[in-house]
Amino acid sequence: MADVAERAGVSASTVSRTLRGLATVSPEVRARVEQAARELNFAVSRQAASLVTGKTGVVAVLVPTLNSWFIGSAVSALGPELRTAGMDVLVYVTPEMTERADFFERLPARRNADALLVFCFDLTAEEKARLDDLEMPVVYVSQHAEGCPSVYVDDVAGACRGTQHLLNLGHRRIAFVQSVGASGFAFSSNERVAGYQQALTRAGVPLDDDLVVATPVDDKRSIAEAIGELLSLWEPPTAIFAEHDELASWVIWTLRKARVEVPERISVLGFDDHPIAEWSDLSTVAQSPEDIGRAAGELARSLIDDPDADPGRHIVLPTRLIPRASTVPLRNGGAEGAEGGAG
Amino acid sequence: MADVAERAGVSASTVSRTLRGLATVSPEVRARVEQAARELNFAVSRQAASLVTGKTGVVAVLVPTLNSWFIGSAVSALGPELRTAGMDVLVYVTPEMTERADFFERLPARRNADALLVFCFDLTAEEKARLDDLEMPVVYVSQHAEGCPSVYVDDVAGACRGTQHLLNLGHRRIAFVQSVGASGFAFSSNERVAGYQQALTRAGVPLDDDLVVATPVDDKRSIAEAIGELLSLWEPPTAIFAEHDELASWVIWTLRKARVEVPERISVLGFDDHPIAEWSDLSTVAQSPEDIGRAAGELARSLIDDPDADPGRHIVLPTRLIPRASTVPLRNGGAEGAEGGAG
DNA sequence: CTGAAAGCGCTAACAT
DNA sequence: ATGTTAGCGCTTTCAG
Repeated sequence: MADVAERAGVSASTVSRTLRGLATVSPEVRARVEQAARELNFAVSRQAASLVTGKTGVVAVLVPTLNSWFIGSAVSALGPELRTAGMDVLVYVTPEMTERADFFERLPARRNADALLVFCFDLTAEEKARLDDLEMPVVYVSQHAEGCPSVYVDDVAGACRGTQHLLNLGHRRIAFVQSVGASGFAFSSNERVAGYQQALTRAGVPLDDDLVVATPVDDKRSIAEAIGELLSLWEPPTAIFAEHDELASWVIWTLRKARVEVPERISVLGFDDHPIAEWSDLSTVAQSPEDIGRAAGELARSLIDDPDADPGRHIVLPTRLIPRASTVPLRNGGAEGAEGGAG
Repeated sequence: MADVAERAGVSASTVSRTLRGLATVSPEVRARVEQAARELNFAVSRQAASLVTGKTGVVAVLVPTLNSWFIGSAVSALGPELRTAGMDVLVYVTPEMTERADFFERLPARRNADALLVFCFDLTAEEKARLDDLEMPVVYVSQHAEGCPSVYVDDVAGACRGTQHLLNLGHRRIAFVQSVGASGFAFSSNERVAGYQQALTRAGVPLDDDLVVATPVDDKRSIAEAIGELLSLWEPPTAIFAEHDELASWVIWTLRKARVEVPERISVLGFDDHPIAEWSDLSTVAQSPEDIGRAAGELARSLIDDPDADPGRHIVLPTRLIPRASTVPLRNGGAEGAEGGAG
């Protein structure tokens, strides 16, 4: 910076003021400084700046992976959102338990970021406690955290809406396939079941525990078994609501493999509006990870700028039903109908 | 840090030495210091440390988006790889041209990272020049850059291998569907066409420009038109090699919609081994973005640690053919065959 | 093996 | 509107 100052014939303070866009610099000097900075290929050292300002200009993001439609989209939207505020995004990818433990052990974000965004983690109580001690805003994304700022979609309302869609199509035997194991989404998972049950109850359809099955997403065998449970019920379902689109796609795949026509014999509804939903022509309850990412970024910024802001602020985003080809009206009042019956 | 020093009854220097794991600290003192640090929830400020060491402990990553199977996977693998070396990952997401321009205008990575990884960008000459002036290692991922360290798969060999697979199945009229517009992958795109042509030439199959069509991935209409061109040729193809799996999936979707059976009438081969390939039972030429990410991380580290290392080092990763259900032997020597013919 | 002192590059008062 | 000065929190000589 001294070099720039010398070249522009001013003091370091003036260079600093210019480069930070403070108004108290004469246009003529500003021009000289900017020119000199450009010529010297100069960029301010955040490290040094943050040392004195106390602000790092960095928002840390803790994620299990980036290789996920939801997280990838959300973080992608977060970047530009924060960039406009001059902030950078630091990602801590902790796919393994050991890496995650290491993160909490060393808390590297502690003084190296102005805020932390925690994505999709089912945290232990101890981990949660450490985050509470972090002395910086922590925003929870896609999960609740009592008394902590968080951003998530209204899973209950979304699942409720999806279920209502199936009810409106005449279905009464509606199954719910829940995913297990893929840690990090347990919160949404439970909420979605709750929404499903809520819609049924509201419609006066009795709940039937046999209609709710759970399976890991990445195990075709388990998915087949879960579907098998449903197909072997005395009154099998005429519609299946899957916790998310990827699972829904495998459900369809499994059903079709078993020569159960979708949607003629069984309607299938997903949740997320994952790209695969469009590809599979899957009806779904859409959420927007981009909106979530942006909202999380905004929330983080507002908490950084105004530490006195309500720390318990929750941002709940809406969902939208997207009807496609995988959900159709119930025909013949049962599971035996194929093509041909009039609506 | 002064607090920790006081609590442990030592000087700041000793705390620093302890926390950096230098061997020159007596075990007894080390224990005291570590205890004090833990109790005070202390974490070293990278900002302050880097000010004096000149190392930021940060690797910057420039990506168009994270919402991409390839980039998401690669960056996800990169994180843990660098974490073991105590480095953090800073992502610059520049989906829009304006954001990208802003990045190059301000070069925020300049003194705020020890290395820069550039993912999947078709850079202009001017942008390339600015990166050359950056005075830090710049690693190009999934693209060549003359004289610069880069990591990519052998697209030519992969496409060659894929084409050979189709040739081995008896196909001679093999089309190639190239994607256009989705900036950032132009390099691979051209390489793959080259590999396709190379395999054909080697097998003595004459090249036919009519068999190479291009379309944007995200425009079904254009895809349909591209397929239409192929289906209306005097000698239509019996196999289609798509530049990547997502495109291949849409090709299949388009063909099936037009009642052209895949693979009975036309075999389809993809490239990448994107998750959708497994879902679509698509034969494909696999690459591993995780391996690419890890290799890029290693390369970046070696360049940081040893600035005199060969700056023109290229790491070229292999591909593997994964045969699935979308490619079958040619039957009846032409395009009219459906089920039934003996091999 | 440990402590004292100097200074990394920058910003924030204060002074002009 | 611009220059001067004093640290920010750490690491690194250099002494002991």
